[in-house]
Amino acid sequence: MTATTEGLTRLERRKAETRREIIDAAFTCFAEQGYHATGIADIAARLGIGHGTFYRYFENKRDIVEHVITETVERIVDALGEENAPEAVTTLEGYRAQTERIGAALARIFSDDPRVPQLLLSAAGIDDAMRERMLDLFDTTTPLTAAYLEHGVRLGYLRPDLDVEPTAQAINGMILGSVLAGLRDPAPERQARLSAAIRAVMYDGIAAR
Amino acid sequence: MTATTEGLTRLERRKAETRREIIDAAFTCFAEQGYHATGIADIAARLGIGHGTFYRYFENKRDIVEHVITETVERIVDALGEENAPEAVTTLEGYRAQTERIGAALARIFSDDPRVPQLLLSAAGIDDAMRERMLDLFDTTTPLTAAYLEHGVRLGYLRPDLDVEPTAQAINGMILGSVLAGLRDPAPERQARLSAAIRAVMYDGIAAR
Amino acid sequence: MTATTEGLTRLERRKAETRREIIDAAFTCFAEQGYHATGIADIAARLGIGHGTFYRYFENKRDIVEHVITETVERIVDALGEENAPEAVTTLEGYRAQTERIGAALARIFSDDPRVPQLLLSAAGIDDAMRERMLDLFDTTTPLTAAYLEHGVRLGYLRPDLDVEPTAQAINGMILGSVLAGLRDPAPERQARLSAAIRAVMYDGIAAR
Amino acid sequence: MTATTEGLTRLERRKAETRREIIDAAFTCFAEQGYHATGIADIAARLGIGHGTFYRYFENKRDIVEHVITETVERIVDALGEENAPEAVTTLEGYRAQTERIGAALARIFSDDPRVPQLLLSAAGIDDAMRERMLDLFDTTTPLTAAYLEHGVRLGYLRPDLDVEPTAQAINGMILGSVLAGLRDPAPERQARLSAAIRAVMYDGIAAR
DNA sequence: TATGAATGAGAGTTCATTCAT
DNA sequence: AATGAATGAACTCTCATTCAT
Repeated sequence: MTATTEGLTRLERRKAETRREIIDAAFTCFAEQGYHATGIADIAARLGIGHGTFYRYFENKRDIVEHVITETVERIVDALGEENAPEAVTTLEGYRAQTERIGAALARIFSDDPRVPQLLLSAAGIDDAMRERMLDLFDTTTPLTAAYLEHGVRLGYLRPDLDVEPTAQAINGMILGSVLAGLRDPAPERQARLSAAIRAVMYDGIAAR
Repeated sequence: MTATTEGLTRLERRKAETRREIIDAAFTCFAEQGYHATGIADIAARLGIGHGTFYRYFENKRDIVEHVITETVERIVDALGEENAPEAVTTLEGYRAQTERIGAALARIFSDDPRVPQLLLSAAGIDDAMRERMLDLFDTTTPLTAAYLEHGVRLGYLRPDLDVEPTAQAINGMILGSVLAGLRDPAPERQARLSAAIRAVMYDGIAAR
Repeated sequence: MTATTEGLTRLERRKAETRREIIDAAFTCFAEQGYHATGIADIAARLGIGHGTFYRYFENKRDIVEHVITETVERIVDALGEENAPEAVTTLEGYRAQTERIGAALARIFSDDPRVPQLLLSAAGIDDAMRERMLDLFDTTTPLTAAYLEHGVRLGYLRPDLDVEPTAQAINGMILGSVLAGLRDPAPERQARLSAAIRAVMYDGIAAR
Repeated sequence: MTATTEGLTRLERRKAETRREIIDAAFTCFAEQGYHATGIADIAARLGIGHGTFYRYFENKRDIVEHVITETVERIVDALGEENAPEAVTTLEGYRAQTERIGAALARIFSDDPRVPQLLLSAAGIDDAMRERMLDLFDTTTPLTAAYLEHGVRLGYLRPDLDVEPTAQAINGMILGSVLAGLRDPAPERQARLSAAIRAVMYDGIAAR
């Protein structure tokens, strides 16, 4: 982090800071009112800067939303990445714990700042390209989860007959569902129950033994 | 169906037909270009009617999208409703078959007409009210699935310790995920594998025995 | 009146009647909501006829308002004409009585049906041509009043030094003022006082003797 | 006047100036073509500005006409106010002179700029609210004139039996009539004759002595 | 003849973007 | 570098008028 601010003139630092603030303000506006209902003037007003200034930092409205989305996605991916180490897990117990940590990390991101899921939810309505990007994002998570499953199958603590990729998609679908559910009922206790249910389904299924 | 066209004058039938056509054209436009990128003129042009004519059938732009979404949702709910009879299922095998049928019905709706998932995906970006409606829609499916689970627990072919409601949400999340996945890769074979994976996770979980 | 309906086929009578009804409905609409706020559909709806039918009786919106105004003006002029006979008056007393009768006739027209002054008041805002017509109407009344004055001067019961035409305009201005005042406070007693005041000013002026 | 431009930046002065110009352009357009026939584009085109610019200065079309009317009325009231001092008059001769001055002031306003009476004449056709405002305006002048009469009666140079308020309305009616007459024939000589006739009627009436 | 479905010119209004200050 | 005044493309919506039924 410090690396990015080192070796910069004060002016450059100031510029970078304003850029930051604009992205943050835009993030809030887009999440709260949606992309189309947000005007450049709204973003500028929130910061107390002239709306002409906006265009010194970003090409146009599409440009800023691109940055906002990208940053948000990165924040999520980063958070997941911290817990992400398929190789480190060697037992079902370990995997279960890992899943729990990942779930907790996601819950933190989405529940702590409800603007995140709100933004992502409405992002698909911005335009065709963004709709595609949101689908990409969901797609991107498949190999991530698949890697875990693959590893588990190889080590023998997951079913040998798992159809890894589709299974990964199914699991990610449950996570997506929990994010949406969290938007309507963000109570942590509720989230915890949902998280537990997901893990129960994952490991043991719903069928009576 | 015939009931709705009986006892109508030719003019009334023509009007109803035009209404239908407008909804269909709007449906296509909204799905293809998104709500905000679609102008009333686009919808009218697609039908070869004057754009003033549009306003003889619908109040305004918001009105038409409301109708389009409502119809689409109804179509889905109807399709699910046909397969929907928790009481009729008495064994795990029966439930498994039922799930398969529901999955197939959904796949048909979403794969046959990719505009359906495209529309729903972008709908959340229309405005706050529609975002809420889309979340409601997802919420609405929870008790539907929960009813099945409840029934299964009562009859003993599902785990007695199931936390029914969150589990229903988790399962619906997998379905949602499969819909999204279908948008990127609508190949029926791919869909079938995903559907199978969902059922595998559902019934047996992923853990090795 | 009967003359106009004699010798007509039943169809022609029916047409004339519908024409009448349309003019009446338009009159009411224009007076109540103003010309621009009134749609052809409003007029047709008030009569319970299709708005296409309107165009079988009148060229266009401008045409109908023309007829409405013309009729209204005629009604006023007719009412005044009945009392109008400068030659019949030979004394100041007679003139005074005459003036009183004219005032009463005007009061009847404007107070009995407040739509009349309302219509005329807003008519000037219809377009340039109508503005001109309204001014014409006011102008038209000048020679009418002037004829009386002329007569009175000739017969010696009015001041010999009267500048007849401007004086006629001044008197008509008072009448106009009383019409406007009647719109705000249509109480008959109020109208009577105003009418009396006009006559008092007219005959004796306001200066103490 | 200078007070309003002092202490302003050059930009603020420029803005105020543009505002002024828009009001003036709108004033001309409304007077010449009428409110409904005038488009925002007409006003903007007359100034050579983009029609979007208009909306930086005024809320909407209704807003500008409100300002135009208000300003015009204020200009008239101000002009009258300068001559307005009932207390200062103590004799019939003084009153007569005063009336002459007021008449001259009005004539100046209405004849110098024929757009003024044209605007006011058509204003009543804008909508219900404006119709009411125009009637209010006429009403407002009654107590003004009445104050003079009252004063004159008290001091004895006006008839003791004057019914003050209705008489004031009658007099104002004559003034209104002269304004309308001036629209058709704005020749100053004509106006002067009318003005003289009004005063003649006012003070001495039309009856021969 | 009566109807009202269809039409499109045209209006008001918004707002992303530019650019002179 | 920051500003916000200016701009006009673009959009939604209205309604007088036409014309096929």
